[in-house]
Amino acid sequence: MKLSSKGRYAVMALVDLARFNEINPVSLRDISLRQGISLDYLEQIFSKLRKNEIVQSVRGKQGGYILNKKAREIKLTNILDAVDEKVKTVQCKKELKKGCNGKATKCLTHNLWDELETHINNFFDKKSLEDLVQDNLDRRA
Amino acid sequence: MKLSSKGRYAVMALVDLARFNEINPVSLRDISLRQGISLDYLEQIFSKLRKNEIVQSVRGKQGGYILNKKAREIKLTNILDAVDEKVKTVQCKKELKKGCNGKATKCLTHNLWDELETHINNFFDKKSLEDLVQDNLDRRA
DNA sequence: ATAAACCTGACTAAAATAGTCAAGTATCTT
DNA sequence: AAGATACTTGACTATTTTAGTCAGGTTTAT
Ligand code: FES
Ligand code: FES
Repeated sequence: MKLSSKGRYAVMALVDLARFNEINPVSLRDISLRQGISLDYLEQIFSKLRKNEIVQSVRGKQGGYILNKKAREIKLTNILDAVDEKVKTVQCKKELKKGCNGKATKCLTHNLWDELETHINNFFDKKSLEDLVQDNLDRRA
Repeated sequence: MKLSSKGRYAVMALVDLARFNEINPVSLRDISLRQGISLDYLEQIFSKLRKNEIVQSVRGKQGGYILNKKAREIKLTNILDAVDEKVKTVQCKKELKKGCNGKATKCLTHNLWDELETHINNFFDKKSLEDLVQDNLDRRA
């Protein structure tokens, strides 16, 4: 199981953005250069972040993106959810009434993966963008 | 991020096996039928489990596989590790002295994913095969 | 007017996943 | 000894996902 780049980039980009957010809109071009992420790929990612109301866009020259909420209120869960990179341990949803194998009953390990998903989401629910920015300042000092 | 079938199958198969382990070797054919997993795929998986000394094989008629340790001593970590399905949050290993972007310095989020990996591994380190079998008995009751 | 920046949708190469298939070898039962 | 059961190994493949690229827009500050 590997973590995807898309999710990682989304968080990286937002941490970068959050650091300059108070002053001016931040252009994707700048983020691209600072973080070494393809501009075109960033545009895909920010399109989703905007649709999920995590950032706001400012069009035209001197435009860019700004956070749509306070950094403290943006949790990792929200970010990963926005770019469709939430952790999915199982495909067999409750509403389907089917197990992972297509049978009517849940498989022997269903509960385990459900527990795991909860465990991971706890981690993501607690961490905010502000925490991450602060973390970086701390380590630099 | 999606959990792979291979890891899920490995755990399912071992829970199944652990339930009958005390009596006789369990054939992959039986596991395949009970759990609805392709026999050929199971063979790949058990080849790895055997090489990692999690199971022992008994060849010939009436053969099959048995656990190589007590169920209590087999942790989820061991199983997932054996089938190469450990969670990898980052590719940028310490020994490489390179960040995920190929640069010399770690990216803004490196620490975060490291923390996450630890958090997930804690979960896997605690759960044993015995726990899982017991869980299933409990729920059936 | 023009350049900076966002916006959109389609496209694609490469990798990973989830298997299948073929050809064995070992051992038990009869 | 013969046959059946079951493990063993390695190669092969279709599908899906990932990680982008590319081509064309539209908006707004200067
Ligand atoms: S039935 Fe839900 S994971 Fe198998
Ligand atoms: S440098 Fe390790 S995740 Fe980016």
